[in-house]
Amino acid sequence: MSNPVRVRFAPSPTGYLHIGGARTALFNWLFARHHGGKFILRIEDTDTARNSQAAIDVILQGMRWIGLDWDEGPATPDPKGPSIGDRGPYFQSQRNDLYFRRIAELRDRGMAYDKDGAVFFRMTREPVLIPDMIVGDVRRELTDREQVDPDWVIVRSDGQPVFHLVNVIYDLEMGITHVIRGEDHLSNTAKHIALFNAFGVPAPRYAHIPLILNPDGSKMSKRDRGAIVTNYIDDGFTPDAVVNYLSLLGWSPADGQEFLSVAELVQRFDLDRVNRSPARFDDKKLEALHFEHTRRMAPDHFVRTGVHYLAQSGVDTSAFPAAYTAAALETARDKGRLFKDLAGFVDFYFKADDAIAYEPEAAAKALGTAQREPLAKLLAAYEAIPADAFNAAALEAALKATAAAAGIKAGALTQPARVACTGRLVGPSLYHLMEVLGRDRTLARVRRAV
RNA sequence: GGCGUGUUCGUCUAUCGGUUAGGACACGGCCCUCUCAAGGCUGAAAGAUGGGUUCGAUUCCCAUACGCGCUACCA
Repeated sequence: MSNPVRVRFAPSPTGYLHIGGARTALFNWLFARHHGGKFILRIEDTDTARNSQAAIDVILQGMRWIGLDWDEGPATPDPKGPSIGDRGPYFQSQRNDLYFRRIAELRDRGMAYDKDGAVFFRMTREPVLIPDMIVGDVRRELTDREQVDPDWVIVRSDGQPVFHLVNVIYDLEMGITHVIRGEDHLSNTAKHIALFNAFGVPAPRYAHIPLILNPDGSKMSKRDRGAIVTNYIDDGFTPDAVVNYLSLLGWSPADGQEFLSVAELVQRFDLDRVNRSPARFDDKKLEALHFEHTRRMAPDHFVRTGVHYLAQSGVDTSAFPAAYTAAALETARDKGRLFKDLAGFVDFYFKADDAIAYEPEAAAKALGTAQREPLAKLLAAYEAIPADAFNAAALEAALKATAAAAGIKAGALTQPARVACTGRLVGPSLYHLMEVLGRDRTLARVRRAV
């Protein structure tokens, strides 16, 4: 690349951040970071009727959550507020002066004209060649309508400049070198190139990336839960996994490695390995990557995230020592659950001993009259273990010895003990969970269940 | 309808004309096992169709089929 790379992501604030948009943003960001260029965030709030402040907040939050920081762009969600970078404001609605200067220029040179109260661009009547870094050279012939009249509106009769015009002018003013966007813009690129030609400046390099489809191959719309980035936050996916998964949709590294950190992605990503066919979204694979990323997450990061999601689920951990909370969460780490499901897995750690509610099915299965005698024996065995030796290994040994002495299987003791301590049939490793709970609380819970 | 674009296991993908067509997720079986998972071993699973070009096509070309996008005074 001769010039320093300058790319942008230009979402329109329509109420949510689309997962496809997030991937487009990611590819732009990775490209910029890989080449040491600049990544610019620009809010395309051209259609004033459809914009809202809340929608802008959602986009900025989504971008931050997924970890895509911008070198230039809004510093706050306020269109009239401060920005990062010297080519602001980074809200397209704020630069009407710019557009009308360009429109006047076009009109003066006879390349635009007024009709029916709108301004029309005098479009080329020739096929347009679109050089694309991913799709290759695309020669766009005129459609049947364009054969009749190729000119198109650049300023609506209500005085609003349209997207195509604004987009091109802003790319031009900001010195954008590469336009990386969804393939849905490929056909329209002819209009954009014609506009750049009209302004007498070279068009940026284009790279149209394939679209992301639903699992059934249909287009993702806002009705599809998977289409909205906020849902991934609420579900408790870790952002690194989302980034990793998104990167694999339409791109693959030369070495075939699929589990990749953000740093590894930056190092390997480039446009020459982006493919040309649309990809279907597979949340099972996303979940698998989520599991891989969480299991390798630094302990403090894992615990901090877990505590955050527990609070969202109404589980208050603040009354417990940090080391206890950390140990408790660690027992659930290798279960591969999403963070939103964590509460249902570890909430018993943060309840009073007499507040453990037995799930009906669990109680029926593991705390019936038949289990009372064995559980009492286990209780006696555990009472014999001193507090400083109340660890997983000792608990396991004691349980197995009790089972053997009673002539029953270990499972006949573990399940009642598990329900006594947690209220559920499913949970972290029993021995480790009891160790974390400690002698007093474990005994209190088992005693209560006998 | 017109214009554009795409098509390898169920899904995401690798393959720069010659491979037993590889990997990952998901799925099946076995092992391990205190539940759920995880882990180990293992199995099944693909070049849309039809023509060319070539000594040889998944790979290059054409056609057909099907998918997707665009075709707005939406972005």
